[in-house]
Amino acid sequence: MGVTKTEIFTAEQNRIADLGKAFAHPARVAILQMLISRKACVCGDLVGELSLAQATVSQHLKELKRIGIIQGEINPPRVCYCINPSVWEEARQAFGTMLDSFISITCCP
Amino acid sequence: MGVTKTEIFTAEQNRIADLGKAFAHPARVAILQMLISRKACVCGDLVGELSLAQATVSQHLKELKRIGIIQGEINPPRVCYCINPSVWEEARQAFGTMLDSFISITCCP
DNA sequence: AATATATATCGCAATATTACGATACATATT
DNA sequence: AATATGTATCGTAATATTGCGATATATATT
Repeated sequence: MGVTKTEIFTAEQNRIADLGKAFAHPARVAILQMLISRKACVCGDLVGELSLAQATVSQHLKELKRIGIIQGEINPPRVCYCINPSVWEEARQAFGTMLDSFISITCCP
Repeated sequence: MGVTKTEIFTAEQNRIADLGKAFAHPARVAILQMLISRKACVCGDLVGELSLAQATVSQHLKELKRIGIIQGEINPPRVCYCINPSVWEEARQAFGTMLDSFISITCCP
């Protein structure tokens, strides 16, 4: 039926999948890289550098905010977005642990 | 229009996004964890532990194979799946570099 | 050769994602 | 108060993903 069956997975697996979504679209990767390199940003700056409509960029920012990996201080008409350090650290731990847990023993040539 | 505009992003950003997709669904996270812990596996074993239909599991395996993060030796009626060490290392580098590049300086409270 | 076994693929339905123009909203500026 | 500015949200269209039953495929077993 097309609905992800989150209930059959562990909370950890669902969380990793959600954090993974932050990196699973090139626009979001680009946004995160920009936030990292500039320390702080507003949506407008990002729109100028991404060849995407303002509404589209805003939507990606909303998704990143939902995941929790970025945070924004609403200060209309501007918003200051930046990486959420604790969630970023959570992602670093989660992916680090998972990616480091593989010890290269292949059975398939 | 709903089509991801891959052409406006760098090859690196698109690749990270693709690797991110491997981790962006709990079923694929679960599959990767199983392949890591058992060193080798076949689809049937996975179907038994995931409450998903065989066709669905096969589809997730196909996606992981497309990304390149797993490899399979086709040996009908069985297939031996395992992690692709070089692509896994690529993911480790890519995510490691990106996740380590953030130095915690927040501007937003 | 018929059957059993294990996996892949097809076809479909439901839902999610991506993208964007238009518009709403909230503050600054005049 | 009217206008300008920057961002969010709405509505909509197109495409992608998720899931599964049915079926195809390829070998092993009888």
